[in-house]
This record gives sequence, structure tokens and C-alpha cells, in this order.
Amino acid sequence: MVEFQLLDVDYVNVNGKPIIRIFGKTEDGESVCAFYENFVPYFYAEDGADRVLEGEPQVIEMERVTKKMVMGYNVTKQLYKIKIKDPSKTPELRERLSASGIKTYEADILFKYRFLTDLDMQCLGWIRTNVDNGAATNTVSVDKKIELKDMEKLDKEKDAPLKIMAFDIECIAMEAGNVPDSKTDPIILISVVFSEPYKGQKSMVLGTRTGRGVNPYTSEKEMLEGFVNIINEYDPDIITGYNVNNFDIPYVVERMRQNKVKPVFGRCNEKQVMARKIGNRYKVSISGRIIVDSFELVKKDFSLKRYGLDYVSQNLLNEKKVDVKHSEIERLWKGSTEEFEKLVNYSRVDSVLAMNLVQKLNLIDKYVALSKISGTLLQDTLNMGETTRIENFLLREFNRRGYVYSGRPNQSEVSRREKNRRKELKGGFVLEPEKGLHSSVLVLDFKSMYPSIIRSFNICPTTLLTNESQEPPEDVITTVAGTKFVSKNVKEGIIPHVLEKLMKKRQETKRALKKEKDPAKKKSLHARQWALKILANAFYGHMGYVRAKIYNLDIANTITSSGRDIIHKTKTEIEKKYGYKVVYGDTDSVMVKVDNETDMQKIRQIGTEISKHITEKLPGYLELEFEKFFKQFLPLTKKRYVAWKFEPDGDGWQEGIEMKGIETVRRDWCDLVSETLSEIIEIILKKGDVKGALEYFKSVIKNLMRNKIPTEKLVITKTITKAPGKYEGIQPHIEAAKKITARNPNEAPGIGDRIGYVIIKGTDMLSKRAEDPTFVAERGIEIDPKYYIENQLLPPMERIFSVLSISKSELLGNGKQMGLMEAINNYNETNHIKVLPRTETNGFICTKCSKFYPRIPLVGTCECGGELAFSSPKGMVKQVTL
DNA sequence: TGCGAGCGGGG
DNA sequence: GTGTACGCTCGCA
Repeated sequence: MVEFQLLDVDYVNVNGKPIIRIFGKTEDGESVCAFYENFVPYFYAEDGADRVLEGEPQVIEMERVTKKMVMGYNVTKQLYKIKIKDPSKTPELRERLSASGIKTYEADILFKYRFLTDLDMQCLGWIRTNVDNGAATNTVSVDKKIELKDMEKLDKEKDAPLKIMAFDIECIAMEAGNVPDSKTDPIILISVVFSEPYKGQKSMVLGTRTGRGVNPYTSEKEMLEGFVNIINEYDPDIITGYNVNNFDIPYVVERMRQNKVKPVFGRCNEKQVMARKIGNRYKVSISGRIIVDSFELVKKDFSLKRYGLDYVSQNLLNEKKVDVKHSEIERLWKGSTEEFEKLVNYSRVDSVLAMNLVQKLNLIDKYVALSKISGTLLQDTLNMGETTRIENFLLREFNRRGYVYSGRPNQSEVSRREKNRRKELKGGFVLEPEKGLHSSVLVLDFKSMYPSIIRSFNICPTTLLTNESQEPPEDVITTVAGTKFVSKNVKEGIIPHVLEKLMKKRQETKRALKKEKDPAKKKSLHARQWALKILANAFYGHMGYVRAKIYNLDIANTITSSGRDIIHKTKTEIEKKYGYKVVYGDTDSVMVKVDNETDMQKIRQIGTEISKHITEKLPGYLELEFEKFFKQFLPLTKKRYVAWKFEPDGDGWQEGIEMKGIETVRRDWCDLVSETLSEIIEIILKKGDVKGALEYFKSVIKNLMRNKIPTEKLVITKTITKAPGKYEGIQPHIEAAKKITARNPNEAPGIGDRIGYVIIKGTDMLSKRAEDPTFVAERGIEIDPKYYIENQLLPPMERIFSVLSISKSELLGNGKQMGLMEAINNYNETNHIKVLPRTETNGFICTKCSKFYPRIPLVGTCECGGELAFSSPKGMVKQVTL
């Protein structure tokens, strides 16, 4: 008997017959490959297929079947179920049929998914088989080979232990300053890190130079062969590294090709590792193993200013890279023993960090949970988007109930949909926010609004009444959008049904999570409830996604218009019944100003009371919830606000600053901006002191004018993206790079390097005044305060103050809300810029050439010399006086 | 405001 | 492999 957990599936063609291979792992950590024969590929096609495929040798059998269609209530069709020999011939047959105007169904389901769906097997699910014989094949390299004859699916929560291997390569670019080219530039070092010791070692560095801690090889070819052997012997389930998908793996594969080394380090001895270029990215696959690119996962899961390995490991792991610049690698490689050792260590640490990111941040937990729920293979869950998961999930649910799933839209269908969607799909309801700083605001949210709407109105392609629907029944729900769905009594929609299952499972999981003490189980339960939420929330978006197989604009519109209707009614009811003002609302939430109530007990009570009342009045499963309390709430525009929030936390409250649509960290801002912005927001919200915030802003400007701000806070960072000569315009970071190069040709920055610079005083054009911060600090060169005030500080600060200057004019002295302008003029007499309060304006427009500016340009006039006027969505408003 | 181009990470 | 595969930021009108 063997029990194993399913990790990956593929198939091989043996004598014209496909054999499914299931790669898995036992609880003891043995790798398994189970072969499943006699699974026949098939698809469906409409009438006429018999004629077109007459005499086709691929066809084994054509069976007449009646299938339910996904789109429209009670639509059935007579189809042919066409069984064929070779799954890879399907596209060809599909195209032939389609050329004759015959529609096909499920002819775009990958064979491995056809298998998983029909046998109802889950990725990471457990399988038990009584056969324990080694299958007679040496095409795979695993601990156990099994012929899968009789099997049983097990309901087992436990996960098999997965072996991880991280690696990183170093190479030297022939052309200095360029990224190495795998066609010409050899690999010099490969570092490898193991999650379980391999030959007693936690890590290894392979190299073509001898030295301490290096496994030496006489040539690159030999080293690559050594690398292949290590992988195959260690037999990892997961291969990771930083940017392995788009750099290391394609690079290694190409070097192997150059050196005539077979890139075979998957669990199949016959399949080479694939690294195919698609667009400007690579798609890589290693059969039987899972590639986890820690760079791509970090980028998806964490919001950071930068994603370089140095920055990422510093910020997420609090671990440091060995400090080696790319330009130094060649020198270290050719240098002294010590220098070489530094390089070896540098390489090793990079692999360690890639491994630590995966392990310490639990990067794959979420994807494991998503795979288990959606039935998508882990590798696909990692690489692909939500669409794949939803479609894999729904294929099972629809097939199980006698439906044949719709096909993927072709390019022309996609563009047709895109055109209509832009015109016709209306989004959620966003209330124009009441201007000003509000105190005591309740935030009430609809719990999973769109899923609840879908369930409440039984919204599903299979319940939608279309003109193809047979015998429209009496019991019909007419939605606010005018669409009609049969009620649940007549027939429960599949999507509402699965949503109910998912939402209930989530509640159960959350309950279990509360009781669970074991940290490992807690982690997996947490990931599970998260994945259930993500999947449930994705259905609405999916049906409104133009590439979805079950795209339906009417359904998407029904969901959003129901949402708008509900929010609208909620607002009206709250204002009518309680006399409170709804100051803002967005899609599924309303913000209610509760006079100036500050008693937290009372707040909670009012919030609960309103939610309860509204919930009772609403149809179906819709539920309004008291989410949190904003002690101070400052809306800037739709979708953008800052607030001092208090979230209920047991009997107490969790306090914090919430910012929506406002970034305090942006890569093109220097630290001074982020710091000042955060500070000002904090003063306004927590102290309610707009004047104080203004004073603070003035003091920052004062310090800037007196050259008292540390240079490092003024550094702006940009990446060199192409050769210096290829830049058309003059750009500050390029000018700074030129200066660095001129002073020290050894340190010349190249393509891909990030350049930090500051803007110094002078008469040259701005870009020419960009300077190396170290140089500026050493020489005590004066920075240009005007630049920092106008280009860096002012735009974000003005966004905050402009909404306040109107509503809080009493604080600044009546009619003298130009405080910000004064602040600047006090310290800079030559300044021409006036900050005007933003009322109905969305920017500025030239009176002469009509060029639009979101903000007043520095020079105060348009490029063409024309004068600027306020622009509003309704047109030009009034003249700007400068 | 609304859209298209272009780049990220890696050495 | 029953393949065709981003997603955000920035500059420009």
C-alpha cells in the first residue's frame, strides 16, 4: 500500500496512447510517480461533427449525448461526445470543426485537468493505492514508481514534507554595464541551499575556480553536469531562487545548450527543462517539480518601494546581502583569495536569502490553500491568475451537474467584449464625499456584498432567462437592472450554490482557527480561510472579465446595479430614520457622521443598531456590519481619504491611521516628503490641529532653506534603463551618473543600476544640477530648496491642505485660507507660485492652446506662453491670477 | 482625466 | 503541450 499527496500531473504518449503520470510525495518524504492508463481524451461538438470527422483516424468513438448549456435557464443541446486517441491532436480537430462552422465544447481543457476533473482529484489531495509494485519504466527518477490501478481518495489534512532547493548563479557580462548574455557569457559560480541537508551540507557553491568552500570544476560544462547531478540526487519538490523564472533558469538552460549538457533535472528523464521566451518574459517548467520564484511572490504579496533582493531581505527578513556591486564581480572573481571568497560568500548568501524568503515568510501557504480549494495544480496556481483557478473550480462544479462548459473566447470576441464593456458596464456606487475634516464617523460595510447579491437574487448564467430558455416559469426574480432569473425554488443557480458552500466553509474554518492552538495548523487554517474569501470574492469580477468563458455583461451589470441600489437605499434609510448624515460611501460601505458622539460605548451601540435595522430591511443574504469608527475623517476626493480609525478588537479598540488612495511612500519621492506627509496627516487627524500642521510644514521649509535637512533625506532614486547615449531628453539621474563616471571611471554605473541624486543650487537647467549625494555631503554643497519645495513637497501637501483651506477657514482666520501660500512667500520672496484652493477644479488648462495640467507647472504659465485657467469637469472656470 | 508605452528583477 | 501567459507606473494629450 502506498499513500501519497498529489503535487503535479502530466502525461506521456506511449505507442500512440496517453498515460497520465501523477507526481507526489508520501508522508515519509518519498517521491512517487504513479502511472494511470486507459484515460481517454474527449471533447464535445455540435451537429455536423459526424460529417466533418468522417473517417478521421484519431476518432475512437462518437457518442450522442444531451448536455445542459451554461448560458441561459434550461437550455439543453444534443451533442457528440468525441473520444480520440491523442490529446495533443485536439486543437487541430477543434480548428477543423470550427472552420466548418461547428461549435466545440471543452476542447480547450488541458488533458491533465480533464483527468483531474473527471476523477475528481485535487491538487495536494491524498491518494491511497493497494498496488505497491514498481512500474517497469526508467523514464522517471523518483523513489517509488507505481502503476495506479485501484485507488482511493483520502480525506487527510496533513501535508507531506516538501524538500526545497534554492539556487543562484553568478556570471560576468562581456560588455561592461550590461546584463550578462546567456549566449556568450559563461556561468562562474552556482550556489545551492537545501532545506534538508544534502550530503551533510546545508549549502554548496560550485565554481570554476578553486577556493575555500567551493566545489571546484575544471570547466563550465563540468560544473553544469555537477549541478544537474546534485538536483537529481537531492530530488527537491520545490526549486526556488530570486527571479529564477526570468533569469537563472533560462540562463542555466541556455548555458547547458551551449555546452551540450542535457538540461534534464526534472523528475522525468526524458523531458528537458523548458525555458521558452514568450514576449519578453520566460515560461519555465520542470516536470514533477514546482518552481517558486521568491521575487515574483514577494512582488505579489508585499507592497514595497523596491523589489531588489537587498531591499526586500532587509525589510522583510531583516537580513543583509553581502555588499558586492555588479561592476565588482569580475574584479573579485579574478582577484586575491580573500576577494574570491567574498564573491563566493556573496553568492551563497543570495541563495540563503531566497530560501529564507520562502520559508520564513511562508510564501507558498496561500497558494497551497488556493490549489486545494480550486483544484488547480500548485505550479499553475503560482504562475497564473484568478481566472485559471475559477475556471478549474467551476468546470468541476458544472460537469458534475450535467453541464458542458463554455469555450474560451477568441481574440475577436475578446475585443468585441472589451468595446461593449467599456460602454456599458457601470461600476460600484461612489458617493461624492462631503468636503472637510469630519469627526465621529461610523464605517458600516456590507459583508461580502457581491457574493451576497449573487446568492440573494440567485444570479447565475444557468438561471438567467434568455430567449433560448425553454418554458419560462412563473417564479421569477426581476432585478433592478431589468434582468430576470428563476428563483431558487425553481432551480438554484450553480454559482449561488457554490458561493454558499464556500462562505459556509469559511465560517467553519474561522471557527476552527479560533480553537486551534498548534501554530502550524493555525497557519494553514488561516491560509485556508483567506483562500476561501479570495475565491468567493472573485466570481463577480470573473463574470465581468472579457476573457472568461462564462463572461456575461448583463450579469455583471445586474450585480453592480443591485449594489448601487442597495447602497442608495441604505443611505436614504439611515438619513431618514436616524437623522445622521452619510458623508461618504464607496461600493459596499457607508460612512455615517454621528453628530459629535465620542463615547465609545455609545458608538458601538449606534453602529450595531443601525446595522441591525438595515440588515432586517434588506433582501436575502445581505448583511450590513459595523466595521470601524473614524474619530477623524478627512476625505480628499472620491476613493481617497485619510482617517484616524478605531477598530473593534474584542471589548477594546485598535487604533491607527488609515490612508486610502494616498501613498506616503513613492519611489520618486525623497524620504523628506514621506516623513513630512505622514507627520502632517498625523497632526491634522490626531490633534485636529490644521494650524499646527501648517506650522510644521513651515518649519520643514525653513530647515530646507537653511540647508539643515540631512542630505540622505533628499535623495531621489531612479534606475538607468538604457545606455546613456540612448536617452533622448536630459534626465537628472543620467546626468548624475555621468558626473560619477567622470570622477571615478571604475565606479561607472551601468544599465540597471539605481542612481540616487540630489538637486543642488545653480543656474543650470534642473537635470544638470543633479549630483551624487555622497559628493554633495563631502563638499558641503548647497542643495536647491526651491526644487524640493515646489517639486517634491508641495504637490502632495497641497492635496491635503486644499481640502482643508475651505472647510477649516475659521481655523486659519476667516477668508485668509491662503496660509500655505503665505508660508512659502515668507521664506521665498521670488516665488511666483500661489497655491489655490481646489473647489470644483480638477486641474488647470491653458487659455491659449488648451493643454491640460493636473497641477500648475513650475514656470506658472503654459509651455506655449499662454495663461492658465482653472479647469473643471464642466469646463473652464475662471482665470488664475499669478 | 484617460490611454498607451515601457519597464521591472536578475549579473 | 486540448499551450499564446502580467501589472503597474509614468508620460503625454
